[in-house]
Amino acid sequence: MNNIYDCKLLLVDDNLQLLHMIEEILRKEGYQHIVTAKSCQEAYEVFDREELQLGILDVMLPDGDGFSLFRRLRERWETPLLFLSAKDEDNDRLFGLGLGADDYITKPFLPQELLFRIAAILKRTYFFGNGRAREEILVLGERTINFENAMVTWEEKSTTLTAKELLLLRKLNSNRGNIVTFDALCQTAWGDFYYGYENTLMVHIRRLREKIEEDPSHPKWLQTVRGLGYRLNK
Amino acid sequence: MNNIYDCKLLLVDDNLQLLHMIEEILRKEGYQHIVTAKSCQEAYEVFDREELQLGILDVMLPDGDGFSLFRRLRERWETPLLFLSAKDEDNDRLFGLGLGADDYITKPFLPQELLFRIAAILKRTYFFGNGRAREEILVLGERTINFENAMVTWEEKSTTLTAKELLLLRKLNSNRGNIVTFDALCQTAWGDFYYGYENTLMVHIRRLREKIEEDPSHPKWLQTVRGLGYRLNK
DNA sequence: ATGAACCTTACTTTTTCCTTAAATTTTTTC
DNA sequence: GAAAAAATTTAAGGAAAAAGTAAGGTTCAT
Repeated sequence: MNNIYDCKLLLVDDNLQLLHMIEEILRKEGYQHIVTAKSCQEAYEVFDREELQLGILDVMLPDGDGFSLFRRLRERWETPLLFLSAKDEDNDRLFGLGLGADDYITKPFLPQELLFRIAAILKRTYFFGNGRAREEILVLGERTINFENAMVTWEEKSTTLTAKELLLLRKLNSNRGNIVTFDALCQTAWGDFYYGYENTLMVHIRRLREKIEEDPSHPKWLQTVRGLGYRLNK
Repeated sequence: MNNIYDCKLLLVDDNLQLLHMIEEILRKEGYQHIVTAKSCQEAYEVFDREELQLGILDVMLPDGDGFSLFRRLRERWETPLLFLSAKDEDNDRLFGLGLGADDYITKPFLPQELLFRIAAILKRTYFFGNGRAREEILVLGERTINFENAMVTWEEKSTTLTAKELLLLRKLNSNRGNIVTFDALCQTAWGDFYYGYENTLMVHIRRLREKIEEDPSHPKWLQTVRGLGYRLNK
């Protein structure tokens, strides 16, 4: 599975018209695998048979309510489940969420909101790491800079950036492709009173180049723009 | 982390009254680690400093809106984020969810619903099996550290880690490969008022090295990254 | 050819971290 | 409940890395 649209969704509702409407909404959005069921029993069998990534349960069903279906399903699977209900009463919503539903959407709903909420759950369940920091990695040709651990790696070798070097490179990277003025760089490194650090900046840039460039004296990535500042090329 | 109440939550809101109300609700429910921030800037700094499991962002903030804060945070972290807003207009809700928020709750809200929705997200993110292998054993070359009983074993020999050593190693391990700042380490070891423990930290690190490294003075695993912090290498 | 902008290197200072030992607190044992 | 052991904290001198300084060199535009 490469993206949320590869997920297989189950739609449980006995209102055929609504069923088709939602199916259409999902299909238009790009979901490729949509299964439907019209009763609790059918829904349970589908779960048993197929490997689903998310279930959307109507609360009103011919052979029982969505809540009891929810409980039966959760006994065996941890698949995300969300409720769809015509009743917007607080008690029902609380009951549904209290059971452990991933969301509770009331009819009438905005199609877009349904899509966003489904996407949020799918991303959270199947595509995000566990809320940890994103890996911040910068690739400059042969070399790789990891902002998380300040390491520069190339051909098995590696060095680490110092605090100031990391700071400056971060700043440059956050404006990659654009010029960052001397003043801006000095400011990020030494705060508001940076007068007199111009030369120090140059030294740091030199050291950075020695770590990230193949030929520090003829930089390919961290280039100087005369009279203006430095630029980290794309 | 054994249950959702171990999760550390961040609450961002400039309305002090509301802030305290929500904090109270969360505390009463059993959440033990609640951090608050009153501005975007503050929120960002907290994220940088602490390891949070969920963020609740008010849409209206003194130094920017919750939406732009959301974007800044998501650039670096995948932590679940949900919006809290006074406006229940469809457009705002869609905008917030469209950004990728995990939920969007409008004021006034039912305290219980807020709790359920937070619980749903936390469970989904941290406690349901998304192939999240709970690592309780750490292997560093020849040595093996068992977090369950704090024992370090190698070549028939073994020692035990002290409480503080275990705590620090846990923290380092949960960010293995990345730098953990002094502040972050001190915070996990001594809580919010850790001023003055910097040197103590170093001593503990030394002791840890003596137990987990072959040559404590030339550490292979627990390395220091000058000016930034320590890193447990992969 | 000249001056301004920037580079480069070697050197000095500062900061950060290490390390050891002793003191204090906490926990365990008898 | 006192003594012993273990763990934690404090303190201080020392080492090493990073940051900063300075001075001569290079490049570029006019």
